[in-house]
Amino acid sequence: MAARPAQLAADATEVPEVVVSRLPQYVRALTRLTQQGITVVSSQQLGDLIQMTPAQIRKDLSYFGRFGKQGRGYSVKYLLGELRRILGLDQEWRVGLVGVGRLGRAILSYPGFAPEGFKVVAAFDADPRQVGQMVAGIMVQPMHRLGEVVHELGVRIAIVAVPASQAQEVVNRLVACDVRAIVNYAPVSPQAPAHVRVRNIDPVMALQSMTYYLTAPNSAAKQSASR
Amino acid sequence: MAARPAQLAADATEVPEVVVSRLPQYVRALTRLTQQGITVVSSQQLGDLIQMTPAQIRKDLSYFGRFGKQGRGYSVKYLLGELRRILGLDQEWRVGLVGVGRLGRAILSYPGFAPEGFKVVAAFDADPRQVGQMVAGIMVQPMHRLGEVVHELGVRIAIVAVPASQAQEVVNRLVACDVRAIVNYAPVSPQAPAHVRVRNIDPVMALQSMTYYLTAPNSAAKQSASR
DNA sequence: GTTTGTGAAGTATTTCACAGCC
DNA sequence: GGCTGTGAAATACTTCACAAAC
Repeated sequence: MAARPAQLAADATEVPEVVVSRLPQYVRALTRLTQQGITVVSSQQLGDLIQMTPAQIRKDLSYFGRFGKQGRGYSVKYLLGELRRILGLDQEWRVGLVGVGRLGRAILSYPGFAPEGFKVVAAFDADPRQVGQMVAGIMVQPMHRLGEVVHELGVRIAIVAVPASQAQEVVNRLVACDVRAIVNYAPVSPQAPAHVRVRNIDPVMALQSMTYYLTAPNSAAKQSASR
Repeated sequence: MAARPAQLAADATEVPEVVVSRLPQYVRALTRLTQQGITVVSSQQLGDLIQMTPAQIRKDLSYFGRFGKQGRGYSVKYLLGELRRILGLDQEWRVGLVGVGRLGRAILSYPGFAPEGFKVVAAFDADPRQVGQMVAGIMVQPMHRLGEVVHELGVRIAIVAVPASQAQEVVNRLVACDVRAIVNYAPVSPQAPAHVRVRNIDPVMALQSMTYYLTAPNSAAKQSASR
């Protein structure tokens, strides 16, 4: 209906969230292809690689522009660069961690964030025994310095690794500090205003949603309750 | 997607996977309500609690039976029991862990699995320096004992916490050992046959799918207030 | 009065299929 | 020959709305 916007389309059509959530998969696959020295890929080949239909990949990409060449496919390097730009991965993101217990320490030591442009630059804990300690090169700060440090260092993303009972309160404080995205490891689904994105990392729920399929096949049979 | 030729004509309506994936959220909310001493809940109240529409909750539950009472709502205790039974959470699941590096050790020490009925009973590592060590009360086994131990202990679920480069090979071996469900922490999406469920725990992808919304003047905050 | 369970209606997402291009 | 980009069709999922039950 509308005329095609010229080149860089900050499009009128809202991109479905499910599409955005798939882009990182494309980024990862394309990164691996780059490492393998593969320079061109078709939607068919990419689909085989990440278990997705070629049509879905083409449709997803079409929300953001036209990146391929008919008869040939996609330049791996070009498409990767475009997707990284679209996702905002062409910049470094400073991340704050709240909670330096066992899990928090494992996260601080995890070498997988930095290469992707996520730099954990601050850590916080409510426990006075943790405060002041150095963990993976970062000094643990007391919670009352949260706003100050977040503002100083330009932190816009936080990782929450505190006990379930603390998670909502920590999220509230992060929201108050203008943090815009939160990865939450606590086994709760904290509430946050719509302008703050929250992703829950929840292995127990992952397990619980799989056991359904491991129980007897007759489990799907409806049955009326009589309580 | 691969069309599954329906051989099981018995079940009239297949339960959508997205519905199954929500059941653990209901379980968690109902568990909390139980702890708070609340005995009856309406779909409206439950929806307020976990940010979901009452209609969706009722529809989801209707795939499995009739658990509520008109005019009154749901018995928290009864519904929780039924959902746990449906998901197969009324039994103990023995879990095997592959990879006892930093992340694997954090997983072994994580106290959140056992209370939900997931008991990590074996750990494996390819590194001879890890083999034989005791971690969280479990002796680390060499990879060549995988099949033997998995069979002996009745392990049907595995957690993979190995480097990305090893993950697919480890998954292949787990599949060969008849493991039926896998939680994968490696930053890859391993392939597995359809009868094996795989869930990926991937904080980097979680971060990458959020930066999209932090980048452009895309502050299109939609989503209406609670109803 | 309240609230469930559920067909029907309404959206959202995926897949098809083919014109257009290499 | 091969492959993309995309409207249209098909499918999947969510929400509505109301009869029945308490």
